[in-house]
Amino acid sequence: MKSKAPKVSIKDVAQAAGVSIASVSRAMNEGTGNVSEATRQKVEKAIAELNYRPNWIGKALRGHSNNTFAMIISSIQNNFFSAVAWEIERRLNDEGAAMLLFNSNENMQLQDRCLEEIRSRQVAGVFMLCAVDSPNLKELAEHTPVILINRQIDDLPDLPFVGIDDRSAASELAKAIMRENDGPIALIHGPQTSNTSRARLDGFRSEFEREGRAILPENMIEAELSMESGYACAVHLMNTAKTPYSAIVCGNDQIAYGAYRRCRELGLNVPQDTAIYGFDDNPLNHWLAPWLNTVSVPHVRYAEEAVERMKRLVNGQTVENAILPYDIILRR
Amino acid sequence: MKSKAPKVSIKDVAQAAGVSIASVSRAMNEGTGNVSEATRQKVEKAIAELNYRPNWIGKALRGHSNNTFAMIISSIQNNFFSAVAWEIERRLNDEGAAMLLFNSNENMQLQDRCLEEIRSRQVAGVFMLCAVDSPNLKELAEHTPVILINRQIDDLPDLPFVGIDDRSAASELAKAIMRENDGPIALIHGPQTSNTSRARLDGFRSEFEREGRAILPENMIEAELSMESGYACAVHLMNTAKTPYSAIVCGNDQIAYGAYRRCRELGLNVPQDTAIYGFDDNPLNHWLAPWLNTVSVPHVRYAEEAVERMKRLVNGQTVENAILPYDIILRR
DNA sequence: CTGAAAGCGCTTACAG
DNA sequence: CTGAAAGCGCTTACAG
Repeated sequence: MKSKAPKVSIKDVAQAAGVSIASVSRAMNEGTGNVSEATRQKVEKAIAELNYRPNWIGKALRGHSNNTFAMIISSIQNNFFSAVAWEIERRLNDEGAAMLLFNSNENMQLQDRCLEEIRSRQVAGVFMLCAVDSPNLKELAEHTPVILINRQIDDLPDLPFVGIDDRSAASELAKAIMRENDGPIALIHGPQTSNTSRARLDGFRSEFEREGRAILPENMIEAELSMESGYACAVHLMNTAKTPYSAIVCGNDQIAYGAYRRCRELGLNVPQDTAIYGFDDNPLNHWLAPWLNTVSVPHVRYAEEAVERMKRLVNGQTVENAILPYDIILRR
Repeated sequence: MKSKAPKVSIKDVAQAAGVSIASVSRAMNEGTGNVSEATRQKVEKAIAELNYRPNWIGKALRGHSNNTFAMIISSIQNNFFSAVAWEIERRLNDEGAAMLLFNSNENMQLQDRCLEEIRSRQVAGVFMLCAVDSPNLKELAEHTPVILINRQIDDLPDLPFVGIDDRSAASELAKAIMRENDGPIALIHGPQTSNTSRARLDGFRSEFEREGRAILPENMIEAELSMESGYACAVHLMNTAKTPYSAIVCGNDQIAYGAYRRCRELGLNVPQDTAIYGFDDNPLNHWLAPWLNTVSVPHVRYAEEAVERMKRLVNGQTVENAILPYDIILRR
């Protein structure tokens, strides 16, 4: 596809100003070299008259400053993820950089296709919000700064990571759940292919067991990280349950929304009849899900820490993982 | 910022394959010219061995196929907008194109800064989801395909537009509202600088008036298109109202979420005590806001139609506006 | 079918 | 301080 791009180039400016293109370049870029005041003024006048803007592609090819980053997000449905992406975009834009956006849909092939595209575009760095393991990821990471957010990859333990301690957050939440609920508890956890979901499940289970309230196998089920899957799992669990659950614990907020819908359909009052617990704290909860207890994952700090680390990586520095604080949110 | 990009270029491939770079290029790009089977195989072998991928920047500078698009979205808080952005991204990726993402925050200066960046990057086209009027927009549109989504710009009536007939949707919703509610009605409408908000307000008012149920000035207030603003406006309105409103009509769903929160705080049951009406139908409503009546704006079709039109514009064809069908969603 | 060369728009040593 | 030239990685007429 061709774009009808503006045709005025540095040559036109040079001609209009009566100087060489080298001087135009120097006049535009502060630190590059010295220009006389007279030249600068001529150039600025010509730029203004021609309404010239430097062509980023020319600049980028020349080798300097490809200030473009990429972000791959695993699910377009998850508003918590969107919130992180947006926060990163805002910070990148403040730095004069731009962000290419891709969606992997938790799919290895799709993620690899995105990574191919990213590689060919020579981006300065890649943010991966809940990455899956894929061949191209390992390869790209050898040449390009990559930061993992919210989920680590088992086979790539050295990639910089920004997240929370999911295991301890889950066990802390489990304590609160046991305090608040005497009756039977259901657990709809996330896919065990995900490092994060596994840590959460581990935290929940070990804490419940420690208190002698281990979740029975028939009250536990694995869901995908979506509302639809959460709903389907809730349908399944609550068909087989003898007594209504006192609490339903979910691997993330999306799953919790699905479970909520099922409770409503069954005429259960949330949270009076059945309490629901999630994970992430989607910013919308404050407005739309006042019934949801959850772990607040600091999405704004995710963005801050990830962008900060990316800057360091791009400058060739090393970075350490950021394990950030979380909050247990108990809404009543 | 420098990226540690892979260093293997078309030259290395040419050398490894024992052919010229021209032949490598021809072997890679189908329609470009003829290559013997022998050459093709040598090239493919070299590419595989070196794990080469063409540098997009080189390609782009050469003049062909800058398959990068930009999307400017007015508010990162609005999930309806996010949904449209994601749908567009998905379709663009399917075509092998990529999407740069920007957030204008309904701010003219910020939008202009994004447009500068977009212009210097020579993108193939720009999608604007709820644009504001700004100097650079007019200018960019002269050189680059621009598609407006969900909101037109008064001073740029010729820019291609994808949306619905907001005025008639609003008046249809108003009819339903009057059918369902006998008591007093409040109206929290969007900013009148927005063409879309104006059309909605116009549709509501004229229909209420036509039925002799004009909204009183003290029951009407202008909000920004956010939950926070909707909340603040609801606080204001419901402090002054003598009797509780039978219905609160909102300029979009975000405003409605804010109003909902205020109703809850006041102990009002939604929808039994007070019904709430919104506009857009955020995909999350199905799960989280079963109390919300609204106009379903076809966000998936927005994406389809916008991408389709963009393809035509990029090919130099002309396009007509897409005024799409909507649905009145009455949840009970 | 194939290669040498020009050129996309820029920046940066290199001379002067 | 300034300009001519090289070169970033590619594609595409142009010859052969």
